[in-house]
Amino acid sequence: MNDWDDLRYFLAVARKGTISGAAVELGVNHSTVSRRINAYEKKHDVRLFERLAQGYEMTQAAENIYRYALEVEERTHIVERELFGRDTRLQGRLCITAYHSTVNDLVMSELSRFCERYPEIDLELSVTGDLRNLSAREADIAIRGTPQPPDHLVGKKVADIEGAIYTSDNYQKRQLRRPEVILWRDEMVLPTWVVEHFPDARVVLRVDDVSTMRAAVLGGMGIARLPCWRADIHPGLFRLRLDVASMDWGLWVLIHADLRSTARVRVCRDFLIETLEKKRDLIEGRCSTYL
Amino acid sequence: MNDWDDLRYFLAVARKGTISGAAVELGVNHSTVSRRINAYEKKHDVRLFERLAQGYEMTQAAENIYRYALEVEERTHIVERELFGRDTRLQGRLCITAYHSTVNDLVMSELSRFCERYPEIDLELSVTGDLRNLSAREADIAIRGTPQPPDHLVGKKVADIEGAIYTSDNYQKRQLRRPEVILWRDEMVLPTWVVEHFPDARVVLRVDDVSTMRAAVLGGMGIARLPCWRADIHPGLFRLRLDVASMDWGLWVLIHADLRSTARVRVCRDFLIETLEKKRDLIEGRCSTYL
DNA sequence: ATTCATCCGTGCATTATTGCACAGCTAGTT
DNA sequence: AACTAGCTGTGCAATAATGCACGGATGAAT
Repeated sequence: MNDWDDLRYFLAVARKGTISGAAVELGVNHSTVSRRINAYEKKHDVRLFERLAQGYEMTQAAENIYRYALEVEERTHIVERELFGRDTRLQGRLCITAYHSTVNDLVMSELSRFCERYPEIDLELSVTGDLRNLSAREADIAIRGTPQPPDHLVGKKVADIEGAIYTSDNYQKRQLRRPEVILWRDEMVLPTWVVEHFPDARVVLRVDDVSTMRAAVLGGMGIARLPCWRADIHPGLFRLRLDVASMDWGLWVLIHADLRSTARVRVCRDFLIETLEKKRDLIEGRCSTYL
Repeated sequence: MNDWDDLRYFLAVARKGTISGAAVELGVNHSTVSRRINAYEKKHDVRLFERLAQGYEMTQAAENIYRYALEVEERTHIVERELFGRDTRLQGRLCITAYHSTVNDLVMSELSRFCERYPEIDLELSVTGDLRNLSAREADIAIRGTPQPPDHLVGKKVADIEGAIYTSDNYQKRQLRRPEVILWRDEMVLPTWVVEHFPDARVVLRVDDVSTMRAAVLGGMGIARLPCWRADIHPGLFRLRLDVASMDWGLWVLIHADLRSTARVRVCRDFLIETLEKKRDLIEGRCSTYL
């Protein structure tokens, strides 16, 4: 008993021109599509498609109903979006993805308040650096540093990420005649801040993780440019009073465009925005300790 | 895999307010409806109906999609009508319903030409007096005498049915001093034509079938008002030159509104109209033999 | 309090649908 | 002519959907 779905199968074949193509679009076996179209035609005693070697071609009868099938599809899409985005219950799984440091240092202490407030939300944290798992709906909310998020993610920039040059007690103790710097692995050419402020610097280390970079500075191996909030929350790191060009990066709280009406996603997003906005001074470098 | 049909089940429950009512409308078991709604809600993780003792009540989410579901239904109805009415093949079963005399005396001799012209149409004749079998799609075409056909049947009035008063040789031979008339069983009060033309008449017989009435006149039992075509095709019946009020009845060729695009129904209807229009003079009483 | 009508939910058997695997056809390429 | 890719159709087994029958819940009537 599949009356309206018959039309869905019809539309797929009409659109794709082949049984095989329609099967791919519908996510079923091609034999299923073949049988459904044949049954539909038999039920109405009408020929919808001419069977050609290259596939199926619409008859006049098929062309007459095609636009109505498209209109049906349009409305079922609206229905799907309404249903999908309107889970009003504050319960169920919810996954936040962010760098571990963002999780650990910026929001973890507040997440317990969130869990107390919404005990039926099963919170998950996914520590990763990319946005693919948000796009693929493997996570619901992402906290990211980025100049500009992709279009299919929506959200709010809660702060500008400020960066500065940091040193440590351990480095100062070394009283080096020639400054030693720590760079990113992909910085093969000396970055501007080194050229401008330490033209005779020696590149002592290249790393690919900001916490590694911070640890290296803390250990006295060299000086480095760090995000202020990553540095300022750690005793023993001191900001040097040197001008550095702005990073143009923002800290964003992002969700997938389709989920913005889901209640638990919304309350969690709002909670994270509130939490992070309270730390705006830290993130924007106004809490630095200077040497 | 019933995506669009999920919506169909939703709409039925939303409209009817109960699982049982929706089941009747959909033509399935109530348990099927119950499962389909539950599966639909689970698939979208949304509550569409509050379960009450008296039935199912739409939630806000359900109300949000209800109008889209109605729009889908409207379009699927259009599609159904397009498909159902567009059977372009001149083959298959086709049933004509009419009074036996209409069949036998007016069209039977021509039907053989129809069958020769369309050998793949399986013609059936259903002799009955009412229109219910046409409404119920038990017949495809009806030939009927009626003042006005019901709205769901469409067709053409091929002739006005004229009636007149008839006598016979056998009756004239009786040379009665007092005229004897034959009436319909439900004519308890003398009809106008008797009051006006035979005020001293004796009601000799009441019948409920026009062929019985004609046979009684032929046999000399009395005079009666007969449809002209029923009388004029029979030797031995003579029309009296007496004014009689018009019957206001037409002879109609009728089909169900939904079928008017089906090719074989159309060609048969056209054939019957052509056949009956050729006998318009007979039906409208212009072929009478007068005493 | 009891009875009745109506409604919904579910275990199990039945039926329908679907996928898999295979074969055949056609058009294009070599 | 032979081969290949892409397509469709179908027998059979597996899976999903449905109907039947039953039981429980609720509200109305008595």
